Amino acid sequence: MGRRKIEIELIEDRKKRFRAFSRRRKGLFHKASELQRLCNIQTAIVVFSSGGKPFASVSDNSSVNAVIQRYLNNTSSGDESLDAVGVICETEETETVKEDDRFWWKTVDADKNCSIEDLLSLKNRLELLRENLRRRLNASSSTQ
Amino acid sequence: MGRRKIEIELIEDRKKRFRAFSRRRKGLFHKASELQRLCNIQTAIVVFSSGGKPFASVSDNSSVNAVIQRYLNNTSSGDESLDAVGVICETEETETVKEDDRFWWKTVDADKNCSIEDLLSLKNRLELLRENLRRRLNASSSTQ
DNA sequence: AACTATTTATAAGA
DNA sequence: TTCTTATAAATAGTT
Repeated sequence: MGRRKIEIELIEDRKKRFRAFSRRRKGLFHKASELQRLCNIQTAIVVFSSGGKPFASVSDNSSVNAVIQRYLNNTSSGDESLDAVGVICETEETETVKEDDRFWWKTVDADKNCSIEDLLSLKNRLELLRENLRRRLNASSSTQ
Repeated sequence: MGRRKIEIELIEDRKKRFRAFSRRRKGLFHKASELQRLCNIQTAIVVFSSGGKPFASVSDNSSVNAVIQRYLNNTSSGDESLDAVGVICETEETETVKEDDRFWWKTVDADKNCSIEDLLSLKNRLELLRENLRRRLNASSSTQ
């Protein structure tokens, strides 16, 4: 019957909700990757399952380290291209996040044997973002 | 003439690029807010302009403090609803991020007189996310 | 900012 | 889960 309109409210049915979450997260990542390419920005997304299992889709069109370096080089002040980090935490049970060749997101799963370096880079990014926030917050506080 | 398909590649024209960024970021936020509502998750987005001007759209359907508390209550392990923080950094010149009544995003502008508390909450979220990442990373490292 | 022709995303069903 | 498809939603170019 094709697509139907749904109300934007909690999907009570667990299966439907999980399916919508999976689809829409994928769509969200896709939109972010497009935005990234169109406007020359970089993004990263992390997903924590409520089961405590971390997943991260790190956008990276070169290498994670290169992105980290670029990020490090841009933390003192917004000057050229700034990097982006996005985090989403889901409420459903653990699920598997797989690679999607359509994008250049890089999947990170700390419980598997593939992504310590990537998670480290993500941690670094978050720390740098926190520092940016702190600095800007302090600057703002001092002027109020 | 209506919509045309465009290639997903850097938009060279600055005006077009900035327009696309504005539109698509809005669309991205909207998608995130829908995902949030549909699946009972919380999100926050921050935008740094390359001019060094911080903007943050903090999703919040109750109050920022309530979100902080909820987040604090959920940091020991993923159990119920986890919060989400997303950050996007743009490469364009400073622009204004305005409220959009369609969503429950709360606009934060550290250079204006409205958002120290919100920025603080965002900082706290990022710190907590960092801690989550660190903990999960350590747990993962010890098993490899 | 608003319009609209299209493209893209996606809810159900298979 | 992956594919299909009808339909809703997003959006590029225009005004």
